[in-house]
Amino acid sequence: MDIHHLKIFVAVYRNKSFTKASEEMHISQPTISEHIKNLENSLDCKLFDRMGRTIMPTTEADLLFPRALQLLDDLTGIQEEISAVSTGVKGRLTLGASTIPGTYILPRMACSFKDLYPDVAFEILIEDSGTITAKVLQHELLCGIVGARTESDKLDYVPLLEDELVLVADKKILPQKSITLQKLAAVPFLLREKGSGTRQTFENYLARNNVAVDDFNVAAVLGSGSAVKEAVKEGLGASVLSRIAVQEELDRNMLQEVSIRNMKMKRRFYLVRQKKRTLPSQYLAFCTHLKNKIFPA
Amino acid sequence: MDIHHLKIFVAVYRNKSFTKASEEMHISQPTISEHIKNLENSLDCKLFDRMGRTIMPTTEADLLFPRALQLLDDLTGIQEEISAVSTGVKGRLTLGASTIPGTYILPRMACSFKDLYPDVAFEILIEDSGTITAKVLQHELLCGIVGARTESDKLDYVPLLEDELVLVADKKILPQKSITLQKLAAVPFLLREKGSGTRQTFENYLARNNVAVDDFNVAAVLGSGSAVKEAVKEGLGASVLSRIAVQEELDRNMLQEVSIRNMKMKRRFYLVRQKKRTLPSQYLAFCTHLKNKIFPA
DNA sequence: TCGGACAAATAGATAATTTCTATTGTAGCT
DNA sequence: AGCTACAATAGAAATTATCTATTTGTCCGA
Repeated sequence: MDIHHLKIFVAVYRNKSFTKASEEMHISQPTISEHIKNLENSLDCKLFDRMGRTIMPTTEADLLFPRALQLLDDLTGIQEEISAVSTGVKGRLTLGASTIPGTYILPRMACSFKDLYPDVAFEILIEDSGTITAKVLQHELLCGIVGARTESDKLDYVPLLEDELVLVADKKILPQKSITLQKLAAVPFLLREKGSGTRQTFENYLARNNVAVDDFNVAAVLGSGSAVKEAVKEGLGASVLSRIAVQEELDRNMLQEVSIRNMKMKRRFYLVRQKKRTLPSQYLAFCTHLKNKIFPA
Repeated sequence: MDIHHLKIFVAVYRNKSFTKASEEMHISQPTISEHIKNLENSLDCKLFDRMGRTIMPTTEADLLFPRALQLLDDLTGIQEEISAVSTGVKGRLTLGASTIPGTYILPRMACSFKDLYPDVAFEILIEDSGTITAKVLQHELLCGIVGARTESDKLDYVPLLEDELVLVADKKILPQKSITLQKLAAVPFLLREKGSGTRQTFENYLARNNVAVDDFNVAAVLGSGSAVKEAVKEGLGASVLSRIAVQEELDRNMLQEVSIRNMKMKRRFYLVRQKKRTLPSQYLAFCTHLKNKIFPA
């Protein structure tokens, strides 16, 4: 018993005729006969009494008819639901994000996106870049916004906006406007944990200058940008932080920016997702929205 | 999209693997691939992301899965309901019956049948034999019990119990114990309407003796056996009535039985139904019950 | 990083089924 | 009886389902 049989049964029951049903369905009358016969065999009962010129539905047919209609309705309902999900921009939109984008960028983007598509419910998970990337790899997240690339041929990175790491310190620690990398190594220094995009960007820059983080005078390793920022304010040490995250403190002279000679630590945020996973429509729409906002045409 | 596709989809979704699904369903892996591809085309969406060694269901697949399960469940539910109706003796049992069987025979039969099959609800429609037969022909009734045969090659008659028509009258009208048909023609006579089995049986007997009902002294035509019986008691005329219907009055001498010389008006009741119509199980069971009660083995 | 193992896709062949046309059989009507 | 309407049947053609063998892509361990 399958859908086609049921459709033919319904047409026969409605028309009370094999021939009329065959015309309605644009198939030949023997095909109808054959299908009804198969349906009768598979249900192990007669569905129509053939009485020469007319046919009469049996009790079984009377029972089957409304149920078959319901089933066919359900089926088209499913098809409509799926096509709605495929095309309609709505539903839950879960994004992973590291601190900077999650705190300073995504909320604005989510807000303007919701003006366009009110039926989308955002969920933003803030973790460090490494954790976000791991969750994308394990399919716990469909996409994330991170500040560090963990190379993998499974992952696809789309560059988003640029940021810069700036060396900040209290005047008591670093009174000067500029310093060399070599001298900085002696200064008490605060680091983010491993996995942090900020730390990785920093380490990359160090490596390019043949310095390792182990050469530094590490005063503390802290688990968030905010913690580092507060510790720097307290004069515990110097550190590098995202310009976006410390812009306000710099403007108010609560922190001191010190340039490192011959070094500009640019970093970029990326949208990360698995190459082979298809994104639901609301994710695709949000990615487009992100690009439009960051690189307006 | 048809049932087989959905079954395969469910197996793939459950196993999260085309190969495991193919083993579970005892078909080859390429067949699974083909079917999923077809389903994806017909729904116009991807259902699984193929990522080399593993597959991941898409949003559409997550949506489809519970609905597909429900649909398959509904389908087996329908099959079970139909098989229950085909085999289980229950439901409404509508019978047409003429006066004598409807009044004096069927109620007893229905009662003993309900002891065997309590889930059957009787509905007994009492009309004269002609009307019952017409309703069987027009499919308004599946079967009836009648006292006269209207020959038709569409109809199937099963003989049930025998009855006898007896001439009854008040002593004022017919004081004697016996009378000839010729003399009876002069006596005021009461008739049932056309279509009545009693009247038809009587007319058949008359015809066999080369007498027509028009030769009679018809005092009145009445619409029911009870009306005739009461009119006979009042002395309005003589009539022929079913022995079963007048047995009590004869025993109490409220009516007088008069034999017609050389005439025994036997009549038989029949179960009538259309040859080509299949009877639901409760009807078949009741027919068997009737035969067992009337002709016990 | 190079095979080996595993999983899905593809190709090509074959089996099964659907569907068709043409015909037969049966009932109903004149 | 003969005509008409309708379903069943037969046989052929088209379509679809399924198979085996192979290819492609990914993962994993040496």
